[in-house]
Amino acid sequence: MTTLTIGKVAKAAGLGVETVRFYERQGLIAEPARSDSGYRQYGPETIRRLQFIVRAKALGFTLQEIGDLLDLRATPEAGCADVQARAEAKIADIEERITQLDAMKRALGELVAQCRGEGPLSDCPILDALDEEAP
Amino acid sequence: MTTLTIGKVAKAAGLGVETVRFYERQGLIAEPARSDSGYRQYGPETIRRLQFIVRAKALGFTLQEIGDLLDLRATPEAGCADVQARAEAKIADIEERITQLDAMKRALGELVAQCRGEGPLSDCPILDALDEEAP
DNA sequence: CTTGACTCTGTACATTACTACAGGGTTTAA
DNA sequence: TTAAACCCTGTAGTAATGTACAGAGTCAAG
Repeated sequence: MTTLTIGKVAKAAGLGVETVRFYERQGLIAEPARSDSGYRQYGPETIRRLQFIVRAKALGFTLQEIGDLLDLRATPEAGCADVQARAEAKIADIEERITQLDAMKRALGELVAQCRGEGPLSDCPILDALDEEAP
Repeated sequence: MTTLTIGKVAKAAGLGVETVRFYERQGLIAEPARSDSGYRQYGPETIRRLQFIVRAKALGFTLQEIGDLLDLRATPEAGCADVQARAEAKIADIEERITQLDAMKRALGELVAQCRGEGPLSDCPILDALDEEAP
């Protein structure tokens, strides 16, 4: 059987060696077997697991949530609905953050629009707005 | 002259006492005068400064950026254009984050749409997608 | 056989923005 | 006068995600 060193699996997943060890400490990947000299020995499935983590992160899941997802996958009673619920919750989460950012953007946009972009700071409507009493 | 204790200015700005001390350590507010017993003595302008910080935070500025903004305000050569540039940069920054989140949301939405929401995990298109090779 | 690339553990640091004590002294209101 | 409510400094911890050593052992190529 082929075994891979940590450097190999890290590279295959596009991660650093330290990050793989970090994920191990976080319980996202199992503690692997060791060689006589103490080197971690991975099977190819670890690469897939790491890639799963990388992809889930790209979708906005936190490491905690990814851990839950991976645990779920190992639970026979779990069903597709459980995964779907988590994905939907994450969508709601993302939407909330977008709404927040959008409000910030609009507020800033209004301030910038009021600013002629010249003259001294004493006339700056942006600073003035930040200095104003709460509306 | 009226002097305010840290508790007063904190409450007036809607912050905790520890937070005000933290802002002092961060250089966002000046070290105030002290009473004989060592208590910090603030003038009312500190409340305005703290409120400025609170409002700028609400607009998405980091403490670092707020510090820059406050420094700018104390710079005679600085003009409105400098502030405007920072506001515009922040808008761009926010837009980038929104774009990112939007991509995540769309990707997740597509996965959820493919999922019937029932059946075992072995058939779950969401997990399958996370398990797939990179496209 | 030597050299360079790897790997090991353990700890500490980075970032952002606080928050929480511990162990004191002070002010205020009843 | 006394108890509650403040304030002080200094240190350390939180969350989330890593990143960076130091100091030592190991493996592979030439």
